[in-house]
Amino acid sequence: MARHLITSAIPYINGIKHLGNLVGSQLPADLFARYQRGRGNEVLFLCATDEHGTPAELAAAKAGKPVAEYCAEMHDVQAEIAKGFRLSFDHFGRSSSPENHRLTQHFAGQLAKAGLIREVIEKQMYSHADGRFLPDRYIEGTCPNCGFDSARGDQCDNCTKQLDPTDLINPHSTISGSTDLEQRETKHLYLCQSQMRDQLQAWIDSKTDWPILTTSIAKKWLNDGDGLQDRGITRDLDWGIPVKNGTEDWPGMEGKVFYVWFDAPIEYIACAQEWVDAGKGTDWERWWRTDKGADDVTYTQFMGKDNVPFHTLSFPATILGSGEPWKLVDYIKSFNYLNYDGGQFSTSRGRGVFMDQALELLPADYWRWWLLSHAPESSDAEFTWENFQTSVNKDLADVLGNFVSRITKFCRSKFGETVPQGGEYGAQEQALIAELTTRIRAYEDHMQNMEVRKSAQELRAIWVAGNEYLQSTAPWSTFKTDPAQAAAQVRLGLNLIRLYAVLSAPFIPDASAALLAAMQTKDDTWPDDVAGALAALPAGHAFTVPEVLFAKIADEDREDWQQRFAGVRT
RNA sequence: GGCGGAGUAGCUCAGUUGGUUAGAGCAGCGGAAUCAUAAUCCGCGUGUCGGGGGUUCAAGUCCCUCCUCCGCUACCA
Repeated sequence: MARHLITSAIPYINGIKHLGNLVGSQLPADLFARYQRGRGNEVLFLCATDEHGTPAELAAAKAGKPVAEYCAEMHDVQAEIAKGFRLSFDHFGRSSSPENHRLTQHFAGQLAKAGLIREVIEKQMYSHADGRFLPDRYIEGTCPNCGFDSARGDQCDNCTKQLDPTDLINPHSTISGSTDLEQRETKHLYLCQSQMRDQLQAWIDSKTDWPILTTSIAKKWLNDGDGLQDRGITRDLDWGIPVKNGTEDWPGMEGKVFYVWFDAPIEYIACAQEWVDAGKGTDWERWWRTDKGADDVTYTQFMGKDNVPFHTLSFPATILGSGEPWKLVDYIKSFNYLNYDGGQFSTSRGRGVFMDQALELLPADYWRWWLLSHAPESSDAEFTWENFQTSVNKDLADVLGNFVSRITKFCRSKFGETVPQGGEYGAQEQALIAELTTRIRAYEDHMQNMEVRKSAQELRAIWVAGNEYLQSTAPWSTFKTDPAQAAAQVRLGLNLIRLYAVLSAPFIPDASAALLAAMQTKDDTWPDDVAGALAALPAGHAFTVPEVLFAKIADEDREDWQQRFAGVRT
């Protein structure tokens, strides 16, 4: 039995995520996790909230709450929504957990021991009015190059020139608007990634099966300019993991915390510890330590393309640099962006559909199906309400839902709510079994390779095959001349429902569960043998006609939603 | 500016190492069927494969060049 460690990029804490965030990491990760479980493999699927950094502090301040309290609340909100989307995390952790504090400090200590940490005294902008150091992009002013008056301290959005906050004319804090800024010296720790460049390069070069999107981004950072640069891993903030050298204090670093991008990936590991500490598991090291059983684990990460540099370089540098036998990622599946109706989803501007709102409109399966069948794999993709409505109505209501309706209701009217007896499977049935076998093997290949759209396409074709079978055998017509033959056809149709439930579960878990319940079976074994799987429900087995599986989205609803979500989130 | 991704049917997208008349779903048109959520099934494609040039017996696919859109560009996360 294969063992799969699966992580989704951890969503940031400062608000509810939109559908673009969902389809970029959590949802495809869930698809893969559910599939691997369905195949009988052992899976540990982890996700968490990413809670540190300046935006979290500011969001908490805006909400008028202490940051720890704010994060705790938002974690629960995000956990609840994840549950609503049926994201099957084995544990949904927090990067602010005590486990992550200890582990992050441990890694820093190991890196220091290996000579991979150096102290750098640098100058940072301090805002007296805000009482804090400000990241460059939180300072705006007039661009010295083009005169644009809202240039950020790191780069001018207008002329794209790279800037330093001190270059700006009339610099001010974007938080308070204050111009009372001062350059202060401050000491920070840098991770000496440059020393590990060759090692990282060799590792990336060995990953010939990774998506081009993933490796090209990594190679760019490795080779751009002077090559991979050392990176600051500490910040002057209150909220975060206090800088320590293992369990010891770090002289000169009092009051400082680790940079959020240093501790966030380490949470992948700490999350496994949280999973054990929460009583859900007993041994996290067999998933993460290659000296303790993780050697035969396949580790897959899912993320949006903006996360790639940290997962291909910074985090591996941390792991390799520690000198300890931690599990490295085996495959990185990265996604492009989902756009919304001609523009970008925007958390700050409230544009698009957010996860909580989506669940208020429709059950999770609708969203899961559309998002996954349109996942932005090869390029950016676009959500439009028209496309959403037609896809969901056609695929889920007409092709799958109606198939279930027509066969169960026909059976009820002619044979009652019991799998009918009589007749035998003939040439047409064998042809269907052959087609399904071919298609299911193709579906498995696509799922294994995380080809999300192709998987959805194949699954849909499998649903269509059922309708084609019914259409060509026409049991309603057979029944008039040869009731026994009709019984055999209906028996096969009913068995198809169970088969579809099993195959479809990774995409639409609720509908799948409803189908199994209607067929009154708990048999959800994967159809390695299709003919066998289509005999799982024997003659005489009782079932019930399920409620309409997917109600259609009406034009009025679509128009209403289209208007409601066109503007700003209220 | 640099790097990367994308540009294929009205729409959303497939097209593996260059190889017979470039494909699928949706929409549209025609038909069959009447079990079913007015659902299903079958048939129907004259596309400058973004423009131009080149290599080749052969180019959507390889090379050059130009155009357009998107992302990243190291202190947002």
